[in-house]
Amino acid sequence: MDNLKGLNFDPHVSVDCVVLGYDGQQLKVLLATKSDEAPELEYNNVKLPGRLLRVNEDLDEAANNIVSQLAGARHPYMHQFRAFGSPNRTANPKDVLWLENATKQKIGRIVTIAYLSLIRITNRTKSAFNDSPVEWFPVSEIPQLAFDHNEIIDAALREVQRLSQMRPQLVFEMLPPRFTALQMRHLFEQIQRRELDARNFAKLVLSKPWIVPLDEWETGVSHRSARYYKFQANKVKK
Amino acid sequence: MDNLKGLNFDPHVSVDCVVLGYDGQQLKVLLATKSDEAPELEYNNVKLPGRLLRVNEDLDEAANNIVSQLAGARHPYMHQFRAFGSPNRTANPKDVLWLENATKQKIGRIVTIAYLSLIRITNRTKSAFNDSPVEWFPVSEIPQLAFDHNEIIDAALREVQRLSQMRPQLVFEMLPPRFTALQMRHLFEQIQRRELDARNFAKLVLSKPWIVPLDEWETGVSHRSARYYKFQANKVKK
DNA sequence: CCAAAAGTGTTAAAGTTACACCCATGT
DNA sequence: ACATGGGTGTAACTTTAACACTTTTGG
Repeated sequence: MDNLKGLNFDPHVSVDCVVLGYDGQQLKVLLATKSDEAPELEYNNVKLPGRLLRVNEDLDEAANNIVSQLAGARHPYMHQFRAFGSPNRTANPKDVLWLENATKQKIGRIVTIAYLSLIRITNRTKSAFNDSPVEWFPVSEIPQLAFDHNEIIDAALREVQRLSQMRPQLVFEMLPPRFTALQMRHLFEQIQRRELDARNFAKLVLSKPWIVPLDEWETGVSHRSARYYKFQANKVKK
Repeated sequence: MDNLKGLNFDPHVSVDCVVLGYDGQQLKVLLATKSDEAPELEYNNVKLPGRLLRVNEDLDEAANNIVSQLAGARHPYMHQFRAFGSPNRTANPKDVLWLENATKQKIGRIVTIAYLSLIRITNRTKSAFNDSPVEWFPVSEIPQLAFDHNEIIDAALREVQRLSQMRPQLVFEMLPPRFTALQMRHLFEQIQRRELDARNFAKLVLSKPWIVPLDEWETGVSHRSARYYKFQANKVKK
């Protein structure tokens, strides 16, 4: 992590990002895996993308920096949802060692500000963050992570569940430029962890001005082909 | 602020608490006023109660510590609602000077974790915090505060507005042991910044199992006397 | 008896939930 | 022709919003 050396980092505050995406099948979260610099650490070698805050760097700025770097997009949707500061969160010496190795600083307890980001998975999504390879993991198969990152993801999943009810248009940040009604519904079902009635769901979202039906249909399926829709962000008001 | 000296404070992270209460008339917020140690500082001499985080202290623990000290109660309702970390928040040299004077540490940018707390105003509410006198200010008459504390209060007021819709029982943390329907409604009206229909409001809250009518009535008013109710926390489910 | 606030019910509109059949396509 | 998922409407119920008159009390 040479790009971390020599810069002015605050060794007490970090920003971690729960980046969610949808590949058309599953809700996924972007996780960084340990670089090979310290192969002696066998466990907890997967974590959320994040880093220490720079001196004079705003929280939103740091998060936007991290996520836009990963997403390959300028202004991905994100918002801060909670700070985590338990003294136990850096209790595992292996986690701390990894971080100290990477930052060349002595690390004590770190308060982290957690962000939720919803992005579209594209081939512009970068495959590395600060020299750690990153990978999409289905949220149903998240391994044990470093620090308290499992707890942070749990909180993020509750947050996106809440969002999907209060501001459903945000969920469409994760869908591709065109998508079928089934894809929409499957994504909402995974977020809300319950089955949704297809007719009621269609009524609800298709009545929104920001869901626009296209004159394009699925091809190559052995059943009636589904219509494509697009999301029109500028039709979302207030 | 001798009680701050000699302890191990993290000079990068603080906890600030927006403590709201209701005196039967107005929604109020508890603010600390500068002690007389530095009378040369003329402006921004009022701020939120809060302090730097101690090394190895949990965020919730720090906030609970601050508020229970002020409220004179063991477990006041509170929750973290947002972190503020703009590099500009400690831009005013007067604010920083005050803090450096109090902590005897060199202060740079501080990330603060903001908590919202809803308490009952009683005569057990302490009148000082870390040697600074504290005072209840009507939320409609908040002066210019130190740091970004006006912005933090604005965010807290939006948070309590949201809470009053989603978990109305929390609002009753601010009401006295017995209260009239009018008092309830006035409090909700101030939180939501709109008038509420008296009949609909009565229907809504009086139908809740945790609002219990008492056989006690207002006295000494020159009109029909109002019934008292109490809040029964153990009837709140889930 | 007057002034002031307390207390109380109905209706309309909007939103939510449950539920079943025919259609288009590929094999 | 069959298997697969696509697409569509209605009725019951629940929730929310609007709205006015009679009662009680003190002065």
